[in-house]
Amino acid sequence: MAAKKENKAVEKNASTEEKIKDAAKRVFTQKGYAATRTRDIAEESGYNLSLINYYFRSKEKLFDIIMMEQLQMFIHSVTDLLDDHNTTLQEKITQIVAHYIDMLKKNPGVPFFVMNEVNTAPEKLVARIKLQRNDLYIVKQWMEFVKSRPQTALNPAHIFLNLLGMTVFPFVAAPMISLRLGLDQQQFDALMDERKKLIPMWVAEMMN
Amino acid sequence: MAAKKENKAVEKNASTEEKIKDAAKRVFTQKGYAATRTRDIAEESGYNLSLINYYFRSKEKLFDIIMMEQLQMFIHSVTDLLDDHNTTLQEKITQIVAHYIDMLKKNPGVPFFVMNEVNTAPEKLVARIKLQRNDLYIVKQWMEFVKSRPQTALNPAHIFLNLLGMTVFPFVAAPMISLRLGLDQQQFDALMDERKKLIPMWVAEMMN
DNA sequence: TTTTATTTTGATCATTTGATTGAAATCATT
DNA sequence: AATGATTTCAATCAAATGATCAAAATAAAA
Repeated sequence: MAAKKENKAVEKNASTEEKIKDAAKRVFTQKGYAATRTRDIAEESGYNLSLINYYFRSKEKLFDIIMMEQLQMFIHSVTDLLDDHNTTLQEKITQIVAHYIDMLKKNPGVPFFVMNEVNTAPEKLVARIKLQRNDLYIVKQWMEFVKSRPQTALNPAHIFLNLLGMTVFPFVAAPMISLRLGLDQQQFDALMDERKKLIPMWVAEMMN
Repeated sequence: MAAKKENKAVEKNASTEEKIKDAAKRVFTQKGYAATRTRDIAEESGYNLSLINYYFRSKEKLFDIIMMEQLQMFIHSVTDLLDDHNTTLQEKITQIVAHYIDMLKKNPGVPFFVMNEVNTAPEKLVARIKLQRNDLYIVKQWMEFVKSRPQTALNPAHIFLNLLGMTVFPFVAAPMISLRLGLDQQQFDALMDERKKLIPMWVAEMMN
């Protein structure tokens, strides 16, 4: 009976359920799982506390759903770029950086959110991440690139870490960075936009 | 009376107080403030729950102390490097990277810990960070460097972000990274050691 | 040893928090 | 309008949690 209700709710009245989910996303990403109170979500959504359990059974289930959706969206969109047969390696790097920066400008809380859970409950993510495809076109391109220049024996892990580090880290550390450099939101975003061009350039240099 | 007790405790019996603090550091850095239960700390320390309040008055006070110490250590050690009058700009960069990587290998939980609080309670950090000196010798060196090559008009913020991003991010994302790249602890540390040489090299290239 | 101060503990309190429940309100169907 | 299903809410529960307190254990001082 509960399951029946739940299913129907998902189909028929997506509105309030979606509102709760959105509210939860905001609160979770801002405060993390542990610091979030179901009452915070209720208040943020404008609905009664009971409704979050009515629609999602528990705080944890609600969280899992949001987490999964975020991750799904994240991975899926990037996977498309990485598997594109019509772009070069360099173009892919450029696109990834731009894609990440645009995404992070809209959802600056995401990296912290993900990292938080990676730290506190790694098991959950482990399973999901392992599911990722390992035959993306970029892998083939990378291997060809390495073969074409055997003199540079750089571990691709370094490039991977640098790309992500230079792109994602500024957002992770944004509050401290902005403070230290004396930047407001707009200036920070502008700086990140500059990096869309710069990071691919730097990475290219590293690969030479 | 409470204050008297407290003070004496600090001086006379540093042992159990220190043990509790160490236990708290472990638990806090691993689970974050919100997810940490005072009972976890008690158990981890091997002492009774009441003792954590006896010595530190409250969970929050205990946390603040630990946080402040971590940050103090972090900032102080780096400040010394940055203010050294006997090293070049390049040497400073090399030292900073090595210093950070060594420190992070020992305390991989620190960045997450700091970031967690930056996200949830920025006000607390704001005050402390503002206290940092702004007249370090490296600032002078940097300005001279910029003046010596006016053609490269690169915002130093980018270098700063890259340096930290490439150095710190791998540790922040370590669980995911290790998983994705299929590395165990030792391999990860070895990779980070490689980066001690590589990152200064890459940064130097960027500055050219 | 006796007395006093300090440290440690077990029991307990008050609040917070996730979850449930039964009734009210709203909506859909006839 | 009447009936039944669905959605929403106020009230409440049970467990968890930070904190307190008085008593016991231990150490220090006399």
